[in-house]
Amino acid sequence: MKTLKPSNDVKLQYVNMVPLFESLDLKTKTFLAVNSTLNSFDKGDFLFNSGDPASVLNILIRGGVSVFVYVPNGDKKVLHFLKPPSLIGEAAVFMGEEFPAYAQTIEESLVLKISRATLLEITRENPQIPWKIVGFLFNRLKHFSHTIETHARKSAVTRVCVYLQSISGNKKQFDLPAPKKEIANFLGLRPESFSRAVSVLQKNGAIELTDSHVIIKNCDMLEEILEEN
Amino acid sequence: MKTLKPSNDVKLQYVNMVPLFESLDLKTKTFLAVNSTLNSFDKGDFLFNSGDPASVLNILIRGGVSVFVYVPNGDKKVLHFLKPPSLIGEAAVFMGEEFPAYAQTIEESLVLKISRATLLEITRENPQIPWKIVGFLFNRLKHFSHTIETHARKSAVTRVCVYLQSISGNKKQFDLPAPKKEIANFLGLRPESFSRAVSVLQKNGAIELTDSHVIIKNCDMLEEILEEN
DNA sequence: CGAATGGTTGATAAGACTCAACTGGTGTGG
DNA sequence: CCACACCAGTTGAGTCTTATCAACCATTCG
Repeated sequence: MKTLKPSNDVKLQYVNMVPLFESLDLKTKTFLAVNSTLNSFDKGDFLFNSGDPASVLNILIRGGVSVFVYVPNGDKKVLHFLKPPSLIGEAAVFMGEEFPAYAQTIEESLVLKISRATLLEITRENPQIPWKIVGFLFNRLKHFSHTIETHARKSAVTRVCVYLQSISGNKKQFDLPAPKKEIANFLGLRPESFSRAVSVLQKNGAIELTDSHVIIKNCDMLEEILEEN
Repeated sequence: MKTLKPSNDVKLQYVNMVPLFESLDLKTKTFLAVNSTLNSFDKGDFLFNSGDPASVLNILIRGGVSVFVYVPNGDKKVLHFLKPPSLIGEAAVFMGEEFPAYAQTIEESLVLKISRATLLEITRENPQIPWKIVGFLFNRLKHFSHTIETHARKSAVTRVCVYLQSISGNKKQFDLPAPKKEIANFLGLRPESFSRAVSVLQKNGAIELTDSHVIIKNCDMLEEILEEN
């Protein structure tokens, strides 16, 4: 982690990107900008560990982060991938508890940090903040329930289909948010099985995948697979 | 569903049981009691369907509820079981959105209903309410992440172990919160596989299970299984 | 250049699913 | 009151998918 020293204007620009802060007035946003620090992380750096006191809110400005836990036998289990602009561990920070998971960058990333104290200070005059948090958590909850739904799918091919659909945002082309290995983990598959599932979909002509770039070639075919398996 | 007509005192008693309301003063609690309705549900009744507008908060007072979704191929997937006292679909209600899942009783149940309008009214004078909601959602999030973790476990026996541990609350004896069929679904297993996993644990002498009653006979053995698989 | 890493492919084996039969308990209707 | 159907749960046998182990390729990085 490196701490950068950008002007407050630059930081204000980042603050403006964050949905949590969008309804705040300029004075408050400036206050946040002044009381924030900007850090850059190399790929593989940890933002925090499970069990750390959640005293600082991490806001992902650029890059990508993987959030995961370890199961008792030592295996890592990815819970989700975050892309900017994203709050990371916001519930733990606002509750003043410990982070319940690990956060690690999956690529070079830019992170804005704001202390819990600063957040509580602006919340005092902006009571809409907790409601916004409720909204984010509601979304995350829906996201998790979608993940559980995906895990309920039996076949590897189906899981990959569901996943591609969910991250496509109805676009025909997009990039995978993380290395295939990590995505396989997220989907509860071995890298080998993920690879094989992808190659089945490619041979079908449903998709095309080179490196991290995905092209949906036959949307209907994906839908069919979802309804059958 | 039957609407009961208890006195306001009785309803106040139920309001007093709900953690969300514990910090409120008597006047506010009475207001809630007066503006609530008490309903009884038979086993198998639906509290709400996925897609229903979340205009009323359901609070489980007695009984048990299963929350689930349907995956596109038609299969049902249980997300969690709720036991009293529990808010059901609270995030959707406070956000004024649609319920994102189905809620169905798994036994005869008693439910207190409070309208969104009433809740918003008391929130105006009790700004701690949204923070409490954040707290509940945080817990639910942790619960979901634990579920995802459980699904990551490969073997059926391990999943059952994790599950039994998590609902035991470190007690030696307890009852299953739902029919085995439903629990199997929650664990992402077929009823047959669940049954077999249980019988393995019984033959090991790790547990004893008759009908719905579980006795943990060898706690260390469960721990071992968790660390190995 | 050599090592390490991410990804693919092949062969095998283990585990869960499927289908089927059977039990015991519950509830219904004649 | 009994015969019957029905449902949850268990057990058995066979199949099928995925994990596993291993080899291999391509790329990156020191």
